[in-house]
Amino acid sequence: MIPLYILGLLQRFGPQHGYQLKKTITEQLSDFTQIKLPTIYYHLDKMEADNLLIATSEKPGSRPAKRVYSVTDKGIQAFQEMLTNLLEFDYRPTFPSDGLFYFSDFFESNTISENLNTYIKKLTKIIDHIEKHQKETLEYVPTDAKIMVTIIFNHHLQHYYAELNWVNTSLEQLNQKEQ
Amino acid sequence: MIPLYILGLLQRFGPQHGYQLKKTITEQLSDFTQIKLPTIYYHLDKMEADNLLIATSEKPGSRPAKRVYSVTDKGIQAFQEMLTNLLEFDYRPTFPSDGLFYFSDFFESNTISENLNTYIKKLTKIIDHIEKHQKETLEYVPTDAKIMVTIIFNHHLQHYYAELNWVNTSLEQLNQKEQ
DNA sequence: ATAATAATACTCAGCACTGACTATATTGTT
DNA sequence: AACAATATAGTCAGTGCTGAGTATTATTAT
Repeated sequence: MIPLYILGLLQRFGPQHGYQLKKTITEQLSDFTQIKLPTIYYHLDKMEADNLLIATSEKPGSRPAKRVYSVTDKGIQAFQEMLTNLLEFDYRPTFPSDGLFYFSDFFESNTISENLNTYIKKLTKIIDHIEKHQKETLEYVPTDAKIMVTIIFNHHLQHYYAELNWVNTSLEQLNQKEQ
Repeated sequence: MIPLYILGLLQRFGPQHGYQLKKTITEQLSDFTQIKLPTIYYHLDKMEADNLLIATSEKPGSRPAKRVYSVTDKGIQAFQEMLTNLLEFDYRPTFPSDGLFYFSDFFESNTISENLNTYIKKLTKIIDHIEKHQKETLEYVPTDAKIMVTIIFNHHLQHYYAELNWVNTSLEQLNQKEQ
């Protein structure tokens, strides 16, 4: 995913260096990806070696030298290819909590119920945050981009709703068992 | 996650070697994790070095030697700790398709709609498979484990339903735009 | 004026994971 | 009996990722 984002953002917002790119990604995509700085540098190096990017070393008066990257023709081509491959995307989630329930016989049972309650609070907080962020984003985004923004936000929201729904029904089932 | 599963399964089903463990995991957890053989060997080696497991090298008459692993006291302790840490589980999904929609202006728009339709078919197939598998599993599982099995299956199903729901509404939105 | 803090820009060692490969044993086929 | 196919059991090199660390410049507090 990261190479796609780097190539796309460099095309959309022009040549940038690593640190700046990290800020752009945080601004634009913080709700949907958690990309770390060293990971960005890793891919910038790799993509430069693969000739998808070229770097111009800028050494302005004061600051430490920075390497500013732009997309090459080969990079544009690779980007298009990545997008095309994405058309066949898949969904196969893995939930760490599966392990918890699968091995719940190694556990006192009401411990789980207690923690599910705090989990519900966490979830509602995140949902609130995303809903707010969606509203804000839709205000400043150009009209023709609104549908895509809505689709992306809805994707995450739908799954958070599903998660919340699942915890609630699971909690009920566990409580019924208790009696 | 993998160390947790290895420690748990070795406790539940007794000492095993790598290949056998892979088969056990496939049988028990194939719908919920996709763990590769080399990954299992990696963790077995590591956990043996950490004294969570001990290996007894079995060299029966014919077959190539196998290393059979059992859980040590330290391993049991580590397992309990992992379970406890799992109580504070989180949910932060990332969807590759986000990139597709985020950069959809680099694309002819009806290409996406077409692919969403085949994606819907893929999803309904998987949902069908999981629902069937759930029924089968609930038949042979002991009564007191039924709730946990239901919870795990529901978790995945809820999210697949959410995914399907999301594609359908997104497709509608894209079609409305087309006109 | 000076020290502390934050921002900028990047490097590196080490971990988790897995595709591709190796090697032997067993079973099935003709 | 000979050969292929499959099952068993594992190794290894290479990729992706990131916590922790380095080094310089800018800002703010005192």
